[in-house]
Order: sequence, then C-alpha cells, then structure tokens
Amino acid sequence: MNRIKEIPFFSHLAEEDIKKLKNISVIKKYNQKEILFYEGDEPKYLHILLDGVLRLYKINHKGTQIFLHQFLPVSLVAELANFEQIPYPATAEFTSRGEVLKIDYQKLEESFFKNPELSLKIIKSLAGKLKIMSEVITNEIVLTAEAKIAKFLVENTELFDTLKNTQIASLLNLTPETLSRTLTKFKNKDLILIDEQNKVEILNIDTLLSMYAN
Amino acid sequence: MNRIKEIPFFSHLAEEDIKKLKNISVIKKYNQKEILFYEGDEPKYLHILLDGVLRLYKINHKGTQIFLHQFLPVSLVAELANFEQIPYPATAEFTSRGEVLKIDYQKLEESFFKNPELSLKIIKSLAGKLKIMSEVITNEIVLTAEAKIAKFLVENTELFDTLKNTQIASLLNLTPETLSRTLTKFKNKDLILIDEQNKVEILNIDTLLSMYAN
DNA sequence: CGATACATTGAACAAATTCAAAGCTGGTGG
DNA sequence: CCACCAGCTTTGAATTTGTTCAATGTATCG
Repeated sequence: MNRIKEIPFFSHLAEEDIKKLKNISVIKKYNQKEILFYEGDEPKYLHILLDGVLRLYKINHKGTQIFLHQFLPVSLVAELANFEQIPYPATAEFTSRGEVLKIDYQKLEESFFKNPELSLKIIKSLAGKLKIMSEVITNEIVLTAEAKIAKFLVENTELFDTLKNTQIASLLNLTPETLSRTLTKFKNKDLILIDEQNKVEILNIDTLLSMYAN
Repeated sequence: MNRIKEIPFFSHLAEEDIKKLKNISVIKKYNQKEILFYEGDEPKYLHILLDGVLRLYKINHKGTQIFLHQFLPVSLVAELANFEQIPYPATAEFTSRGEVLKIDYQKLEESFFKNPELSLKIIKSLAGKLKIMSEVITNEIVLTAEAKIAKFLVENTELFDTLKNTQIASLLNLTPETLSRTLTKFKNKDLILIDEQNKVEILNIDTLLSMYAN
C-alpha cells in the first residue's frame, strides 16, 4: 500500500523521491482526545493530517482553551514550527480518531526543498494559514461577541442545526451564556427565527451583516 | 543605479532575471503618515519595504487602531494577500519617510515562481509572519494587561528609556492609564525601580517572568 | 515664566465571564 | 407508559478587567 502517492502534497513526486520520503516518515494512528503535540513542544516531525479532525488551541491565563482552528485531512499541521525552528505555538488535539504522516523534518529539508513544485505547495499552505490567523485576530480582537455571533450566523447557519450551543460557543471562544443571551436578543429584534425543531432561520440578513462588516 | 541587486530577496538572481524584474516593478517614495494600503484594498503589487518604518494595524469596533506589527527594511509586506488573492487584512501606514519596491504580482508569478531559491526565501518570509501572528494572538488574547506589560518590561527594558509611555501603550494595545497604573503597582511591589531620569530598572525578574511565562 | 504635552489618579462605565438557580428535553429503566 | 435523571439551556445577579472621562499634577522648552 502506498499512501504517500495519494497525498496531494506529494502526488507530483517522482517514484524515487517517494521511496526516499517513505524512508524518513511513518504513519501513526491516534484516538479521540489524544494530543498530537503540546504548545511548547520542540518540533521534530513535519505532520500531515491524513485522517480525522484535529483541533488547534491555546490555553489562556485562566486555563481555558482558546480555539484557533480545526484541521481536516489532508493538511500540513503547524509547519511554521519546523520552518522557524521554534516550539509549537499551540496544542493540537484529536476530536476524532485520526491518522498522521510524520516526516523527519531535518531529513526532509536536506533532500526536498529544491523541488519547486513542492515549494509552491508549501507556500500555498503557509499563505492559507496566515489567512486563518488573520481571521482569528479579526474574530478575537476586532469583533465584539455580538458581531462574532452575527458573523457565524450568516456564514455557518447550517451548523446551528447540527451543533449544540455549547459547541458553537466553544468555536467562538464565548461562554454558552453569552451565546444564549445574544441569540435571544436577535430573536426579540426579529433578526432570526428559531422553530420548534431548533432550526435557525435568518430573517434580516442586512442587519446581521451590518453588525460585523465594514 | 541598480537597487534590486541589493535586495536580499533577489540577490541570487541572474542578471537576466533582474532585468525582467525591473521591467515589472517600480520604486516609490512615501512620506510619514502616508498609507501604503488600506485594509480591504485589493492587492495588485507585491510590496517590498526598502526604507523607512511601516506600521501595520487593524481598526477595531470602536474605531481605535490595533497595532499588529512594525516592518523594518528590507521586508516583504503582506504577501499573503497576493498569494491568497484576498483583500489586505490590515492597514499599512508609514511612521517615517520610506521607500517601497512595487512589483506587479501577476507578472511575477508567471515568471519567477519556478526559482527554488526564491521560493525558499518566500517560505521563510511567510513562516516568519506566521510566527509574528502567533505572537500577536498570544499577546492580545492569551495575556492579561499585567502580563503583557511584564513581558514587555523583560523583553524590551531599554525601550522604556527611549519611548514615551503613550507610545509603549500603543504598541501594547493598552491605554496610557492602564500602563501607568500597572507600572505603579509593579513599583509598589518592588518589582521595578524608576529613577530620577525615568530609567527603568528591573529588580525582580523572576516575579515578572512568572506573570506571563508558562 | 507660561504653554503645551505628557502622566497620574479617581470614579463611572462597558463588555463579557462567572456563579448560582431554575427550566427543558430526551432517553432509560422500572 | 411515565417518572426521573443527566445534560443542556436560559436567566439573573455579582464580578472582573480594562476603558473612558474628567481633573489634577508635572515637566520641558521656547
């Protein structure tokens, strides 16, 4: 079985390169709630998430988690730490069973960074992460709780049907109480409607948009 | 005069490539307080800061600036927006006179992204920015005002001698009042000492460290 | 001097969290 | 079948953290 060939990051590599890659990497399985790495760990491997859902978070001064991002397969995870040779800036925890390709980074750098196609993919991955970080900053520093919830309502309406409010609150880094109060406020202003089956319907998207868009 | 050769990003390029690059780029001068780009602008050029100091910030819901980073020459600025083809995620304003190399990004991508050395430099630049972003998140979301100030005291003691408290407060995204109150608290606890010439001296670095380090 | 900018201090305020209590809901076992 | 329990959700009140506003203090520089 050759899993590496199926990874978009490496799909273009020559047979010989894939063989090299296999020699410096290993696939490991993880269970739900297992930690791939902790904030502060020294990176040794470059991690590529092959299967499962990985939650990235930081711990704040009160000891509560600050959700940063959820990784879905197939993604490079926290490659920044490898490139910059710094400790992992956040903790990565599986929210489901999963599988990770772990590549010895030192050896990878020596033999693969001359490959321009691979470089371009890494550039794209890094740029994508910068975008995510930029959005995290917007969400956490620029927007108020009300604006965050308005934005989430507009952009992820369907998630309100599948997730519990506690889970949504956790994605937004808010308490369930704040989410509940804000949704009630929106209901009272006829911005949204919550039917008997707890499905959310947006009644006045313009007002919601104006709460967070500039 | 050939400025491009002196830019570390392009120093390794062949004479012929430099000529190409010249054809798709232009050097522009800016005065203090001029804006290089606003948050939300569509990127057309890849910007390389050649001279001057550039301040990157976002505007929060109250309309106040949130300081993100200060660029010094020579740096790629906000290349993420080019790579991801998204609007600029923040505003860039000169805090001094400055100079920027503006490269037509479309044309750059077509002809230069196959160059592995250049790719590697771009990777390093992106990874560096991710690190900055990660630190911004730590500072703004994870740390309390007290912890931010303790960290700044330890890591940038000398800046307290040259900058005014209002400027430091602005770098920390705090009000001067909060900074003043916190410094007074630290003085009363004998963690720091401020002499007649307003020079700050750290008396108890362990306690300061314990306020923000984990 | 006196003007202007910067720093300090106190009091009121705002946003969101925390804590506590009460209300729902859906599944389970008697 | 329904009573009950566990886990959400909602609501109110208190608390926390930092900002805002206003007043006062201090310094420096022409």
